[in-house]
Amino acid sequence: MGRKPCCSKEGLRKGTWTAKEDMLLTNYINEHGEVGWRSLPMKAGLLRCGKSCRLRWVNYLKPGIKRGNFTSEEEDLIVRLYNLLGSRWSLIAGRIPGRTDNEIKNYWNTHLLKKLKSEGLEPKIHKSLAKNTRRQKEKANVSSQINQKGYKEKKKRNKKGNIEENCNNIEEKEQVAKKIEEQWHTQDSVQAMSGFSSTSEVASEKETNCNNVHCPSSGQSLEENDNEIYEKLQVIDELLLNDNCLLPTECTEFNSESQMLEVYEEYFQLVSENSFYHFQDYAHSFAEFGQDDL
DNA sequence: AAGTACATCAACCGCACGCAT
DNA sequence: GATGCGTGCGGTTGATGTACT
Repeated sequence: MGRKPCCSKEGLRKGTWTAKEDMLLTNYINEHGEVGWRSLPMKAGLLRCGKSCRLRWVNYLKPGIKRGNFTSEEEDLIVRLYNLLGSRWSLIAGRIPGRTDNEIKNYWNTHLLKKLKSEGLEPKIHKSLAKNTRRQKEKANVSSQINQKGYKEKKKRNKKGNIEENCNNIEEKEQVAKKIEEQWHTQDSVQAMSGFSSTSEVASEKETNCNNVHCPSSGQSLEENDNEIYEKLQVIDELLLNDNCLLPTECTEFNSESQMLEVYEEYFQLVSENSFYHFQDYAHSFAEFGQDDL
């Protein structure tokens, strides 16, 4: 039995959104939150498909979305991440604050690809489609250690906000990254990851934000929160930015490409779920790094 | 000014997955 | 385990803008 369409297409508007539609959607979500996309259009008084509403919100209306040109740091990061992960735009977007998968995808296809080719830098060709990759992963039995039940249990726990298990996994992966941990990266790399442009800016941002930051899910202050996980993430970040590990074939830290991708998928999932803290932690680390360095 | 080609990017579409039943 | 629903993802399309003739 095939899937029903996500919504009846009769009488629904398509194409570019008007300012009035944007306002209706924004007002509704501000009041009720991002819940029930299917029923949202009717409740908000919009003649749009729920998927269309979600896309509009996620890509353009949601607060914190950065518009405008990509910086060279962002470009560099996108290229690195593409080399690692291929067209997993949502994962890549999760690593670049304020940018959406759609925007990055468009930018890649219209600008970066041409730019790289003109510079004689052919990007690594990845097997297209994440869904195929997932199938390949299944075939390769990458997650053979995790049976279906265990996997579901793990997901449930994660959803409840319990990141302890992930943390332990990262800890295991940390052993893999340990060898190159000492190769601390240049300030440029850290800046690219943190989104700040100078040490003083980072320090200032740290001062402004870190003192009174609260966890959206638990309400814990940053000080109370477990910073350990972010230190671990940082180690993986180091690995991520290690030029020697840009291409799985050149990276000796993993036994196989699938193993490497598994580590990164888990990592990105974790980062996406906790991106705000990670961002702050990076600022924190960078400030300390700058101080130690002086 | 008009016509055409090309570039850009917002939005759509189909599929797969997680979850509830 | 089977089924259906809601959601998110990645590939693609097409409307619009811009450059060129």
